[in-house]
Amino acid sequence: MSTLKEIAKELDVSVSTISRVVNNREYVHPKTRKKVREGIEKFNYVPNQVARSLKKMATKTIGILVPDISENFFSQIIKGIDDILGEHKYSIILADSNESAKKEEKYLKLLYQNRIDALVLATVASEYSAIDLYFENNIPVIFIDNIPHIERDIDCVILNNSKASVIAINHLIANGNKRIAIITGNPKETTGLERLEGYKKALQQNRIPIDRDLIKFGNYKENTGYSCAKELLSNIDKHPFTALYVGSEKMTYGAIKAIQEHGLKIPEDISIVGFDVHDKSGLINPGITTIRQPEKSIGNIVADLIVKRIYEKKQQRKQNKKSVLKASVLRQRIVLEPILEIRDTSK
Amino acid sequence: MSTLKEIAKELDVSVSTISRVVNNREYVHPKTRKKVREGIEKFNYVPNQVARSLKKMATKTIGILVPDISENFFSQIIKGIDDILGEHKYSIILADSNESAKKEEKYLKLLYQNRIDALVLATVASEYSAIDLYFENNIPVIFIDNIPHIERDIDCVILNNSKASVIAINHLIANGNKRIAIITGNPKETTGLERLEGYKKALQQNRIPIDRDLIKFGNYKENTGYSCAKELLSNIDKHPFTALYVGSEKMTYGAIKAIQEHGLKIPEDISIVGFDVHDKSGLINPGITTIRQPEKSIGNIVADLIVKRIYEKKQQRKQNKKSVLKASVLRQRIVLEPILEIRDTSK
DNA sequence: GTGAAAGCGCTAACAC
DNA sequence: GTGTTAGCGCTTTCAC
Repeated sequence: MSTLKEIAKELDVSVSTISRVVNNREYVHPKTRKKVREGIEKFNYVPNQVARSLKKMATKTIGILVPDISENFFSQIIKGIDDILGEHKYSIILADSNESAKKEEKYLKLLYQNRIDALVLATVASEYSAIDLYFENNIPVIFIDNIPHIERDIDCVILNNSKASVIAINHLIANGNKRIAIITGNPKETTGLERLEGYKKALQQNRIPIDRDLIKFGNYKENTGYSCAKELLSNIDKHPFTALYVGSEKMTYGAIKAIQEHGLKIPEDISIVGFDVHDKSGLINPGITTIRQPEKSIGNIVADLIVKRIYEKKQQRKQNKKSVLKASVLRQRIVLEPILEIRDTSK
Repeated sequence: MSTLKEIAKELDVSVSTISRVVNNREYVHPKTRKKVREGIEKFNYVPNQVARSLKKMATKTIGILVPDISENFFSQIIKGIDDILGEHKYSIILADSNESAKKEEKYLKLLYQNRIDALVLATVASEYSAIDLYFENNIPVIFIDNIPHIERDIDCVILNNSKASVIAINHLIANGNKRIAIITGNPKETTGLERLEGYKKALQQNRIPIDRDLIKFGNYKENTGYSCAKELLSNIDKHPFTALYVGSEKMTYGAIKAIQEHGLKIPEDISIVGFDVHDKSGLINPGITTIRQPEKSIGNIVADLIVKRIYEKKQQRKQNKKSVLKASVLRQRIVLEPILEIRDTSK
């Protein structure tokens, strides 16, 4: 394991000269530069990022904390982030909260301890404390998917959830459906709430009365999609419906199973529009009509925003040194457009 | 942002005392300990891992480098690793090589620069150079999935790929199939080669002649599964087969599509056994019989092995200080048992 | 039981 | 164009 000091001694130059070469700084004689380059090659020198980080008060590392990396939605976003940040030589520290607010809290602290330069967070918590560490210490946080209920300006890159529902419901209405049920997420989370609001809005715009008995709340997992659909089906005589809009991938699968078990045909008896359904196999039959999010774009946009925020912070530090007033930073709420993928389950 | 020094000044004790409290060392007066604890709380002190890492020459960080985190196989392994290493307060630096040897090389260097304590690698490369950095500097590397062709003792946690094939083929034979085709991966990679060898072995044990025209090589992606199956089908008159064994999830999907397009029924005309097929939806019909790997266990075992290797290294360092001979470390090759999940595509 | 101080590997300000 | 050195925040040895 070689260090600057060792190489300096070996080549009979100072550490600062080598540092200059390594970091491509000017003011190094071409001859010296060449000699140093060869030395670095020879001794297989790789700079120690830990030492650099300590000195520069920046780690070239960002944290990503999501509820479940095995969900396609999140893994695609991570790939989108990695694509761009990898180019900038940033590393990603990944943490999986496993849908647990407690674990989220734990990882928030661990990531802070690692002094990440920025955090990307898909939160599952409803109360917040560890996140304050980031705000207090001016570490950029970008929220994705779900945004927290805190009175504070935040950066986020999210879907226009309300519009997603409007598109889904209008599609169903255009195909002749008038009685449309919904299974959405917890309305305490922004995703669940906004998707419900879009549903109501679309119905109202089409002068279709809202039937409270056609609205069910699940927790994004398959079993609640199944049980909510069961409930709807058990009341189908009193509260009939010909279409069902489901607010997550797993709940969609659960709902489809419930409908099939109930002996109804999709889409002949019930049309379905799902959310975030990724059929990697392309073999699910009938193909599921679904709202999709542009995950790769989300990731890319998040990464660009991170780069921007970190750059601003650097500028700010320089300014502070010259004791100029701190520029106030405008947080951004970036809202992306949903995509409707029409397949066989809607007519 | 508070540091030991600042808190020390504030509480009128020395930095070493605070360090002792933070790290739960002995020899601190209970009264002092209490005072310091309160100060830490009050100032929201969180130790700086970067400084710690520099001092301790260990970062409490491990690298995971895989070809594609959006593949269920890898994301489940990562979760399995995280489950255990999170408990040990290790953080995971994740990198996605996107199936590119060049990117793998780049990330190998970036991870080394971060001075990770250990590396988990699912390699896609056939030539190696950056990995030597790890061996030369005695950084534990655990290989998963695919193992490299290097003459060196390595740690790895892999599937018994040959046995997986034997199980798959025996299952097909037991169901009356005698003419069995295979689409496997690149035989230059251990996974592709071993799966092929198991196939041949099972046929020989059952006294079924090997027909070279029933053996095709893909690259794990869907389109090669499709095209290999097409080739097999175009020769089905001269080289008939009633069953097909496919060596990856995506190739399985491709092959099924080719067979369906050809107008043949699964399993009536052709039985299928796939590999690593994860049907999260549970809606693929007919359900695909497949070989599965115990991903969570792989992750857990990898994590345990990492903890062990890092511990040994620490011991070794202590020993070296007392100038005792370095104990040679035995590398481990841990081979796990495949699982056969029987569904509808095989009979 | 507590404090002072060296030093981990690097960058950057300053001196020459 | 190059070298010297302070110091980033921490742990740990040694002295008291």
